[in-house]
Amino acid sequence: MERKQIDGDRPWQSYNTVYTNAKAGMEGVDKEKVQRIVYEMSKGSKYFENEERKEAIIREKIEKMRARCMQLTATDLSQYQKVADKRILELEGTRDLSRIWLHVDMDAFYAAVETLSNPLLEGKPMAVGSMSMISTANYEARKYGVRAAMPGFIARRLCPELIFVPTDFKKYNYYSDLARKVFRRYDPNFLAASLDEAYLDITEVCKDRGLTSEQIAMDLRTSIYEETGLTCSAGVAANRLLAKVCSDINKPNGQFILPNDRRAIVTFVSSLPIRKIGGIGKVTEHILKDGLGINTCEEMLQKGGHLCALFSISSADFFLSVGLGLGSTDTPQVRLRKSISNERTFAATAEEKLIFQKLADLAEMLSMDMEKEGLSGRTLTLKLKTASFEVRTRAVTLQQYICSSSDILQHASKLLKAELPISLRLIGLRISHFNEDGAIAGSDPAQTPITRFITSGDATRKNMGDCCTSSPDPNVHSFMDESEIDVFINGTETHHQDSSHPRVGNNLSNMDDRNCTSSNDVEKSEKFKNLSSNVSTDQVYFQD
DNA sequence: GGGGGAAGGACCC
DNA sequence: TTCCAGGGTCCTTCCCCC
Repeated sequence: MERKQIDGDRPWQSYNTVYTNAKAGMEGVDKEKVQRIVYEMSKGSKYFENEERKEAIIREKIEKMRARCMQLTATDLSQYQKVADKRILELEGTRDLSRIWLHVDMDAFYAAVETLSNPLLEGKPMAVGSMSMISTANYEARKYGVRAAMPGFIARRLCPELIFVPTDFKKYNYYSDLARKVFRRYDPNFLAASLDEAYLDITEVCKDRGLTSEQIAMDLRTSIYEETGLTCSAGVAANRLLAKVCSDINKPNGQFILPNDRRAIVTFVSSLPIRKIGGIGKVTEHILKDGLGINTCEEMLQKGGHLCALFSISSADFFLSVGLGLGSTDTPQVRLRKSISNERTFAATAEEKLIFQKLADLAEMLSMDMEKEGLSGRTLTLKLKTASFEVRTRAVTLQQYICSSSDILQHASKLLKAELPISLRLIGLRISHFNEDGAIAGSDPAQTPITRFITSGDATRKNMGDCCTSSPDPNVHSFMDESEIDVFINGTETHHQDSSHPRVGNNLSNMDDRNCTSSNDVEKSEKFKNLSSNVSTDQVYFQD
């Protein structure tokens, strides 16, 4: 195999898992040693084989992209460059330097909370989670390469003295509430991104108190520490995307202020590795690096012509926006959640009786959650993960809205029977297409409330390249794109960005809004907090 | 050609 | 010894129907 030759005697170097990239607190880690151990413990497993399969698919995509690049003539490229230049000018015209955003991120939140309640953990390497998966690790553990989203058994190999503490969401919610009370004093409409993260528009509070953003950030962090006993890090910038990047710079217990100045922003962004940007994950990084040689945000602009040639409008727009250091500056509007789901992993089995029992349990759990939220929906999606880690989804859209466990189980069973025989390690159920009127289950969806039609979205999505002679291969950009920001966390409605923004309605640049919940919604969520299964002890969030 | 549904995937915490 | 989560969002492609 050609790949084996490339890898030589260090095959682990090409096994890139989600936890081999640098994170706060992992600067001094012997990366090669961690990579080797992770590789050796994973090698030969079903999980590993599946990762290799996925990796091969991405490599193939990259090869196709390269081939497509080679086919571009000088004329094509010149045309695409003009498209990019025009778009860059338009995007630059949308730059808004009038707002000051602060992103606050609690340091190793779950681990810090556990240490507060058990001071004996102080100074010892510790991870919150289980032997199968950990959700966060304290900074002592990170020195060994242990981090969120890593299986516990690998973490223990990296750090044999690692202490495991089970998750306790009651505790995390309690401390999250304390922190949010502080946030509210600086921005009553702050956006909660998760239990331990929030975005605050501090423009007004800076004016009112006659303080700089740096002083406000310091003041807020001091208040958080005084009222919770926990440290946090903050980033301040002209938009949320940059504020999020900034909060990571001096983590833990630090802050970084990027002035609301175009030149400062462009300089800051120019050398920034693309992976630092929210919305650019492992796959996109791989594709941009290996497909186009893009490593930094600045190179997004330099390769603008290529980006416009190879990606959808919304993706290209996002990449160019990143290159310019643009991001959302508005406070998004409220939107409702779109789906509700439950899934469970178990020891792989092909025993049908067992599988159907698990399905029944899930249907029961989902129905209870829906009842608590007063939801009914008409699209049921069954998610299966086979013993070899292959994920399948099977969906059905019904004539009637359902919410009872018997209805859910009846339709889910039909979907599952069609897949038998099968060996599974996970089953999940999701309900979407909610009855927005709150009408009772069983009502006729043909009487759709008008609100259903008041949604944004760019239905006429086309490639920027459509204006050019060589139309891009649609397969090449199938892996990208993100868009509106409506997310639901812990039973709370969320916000989305107004698509009247000069940028295309749907694009990746809204990434920094992902998972945001307004503080008003937070109050509503408190009512559900102890009821919702979303905060059950089974739930795991990763943090860094 | 547009809309809706189904399936698969990327990404976030 | 244990052997890789769970709850969300949105995008793209494909297919069918009108």
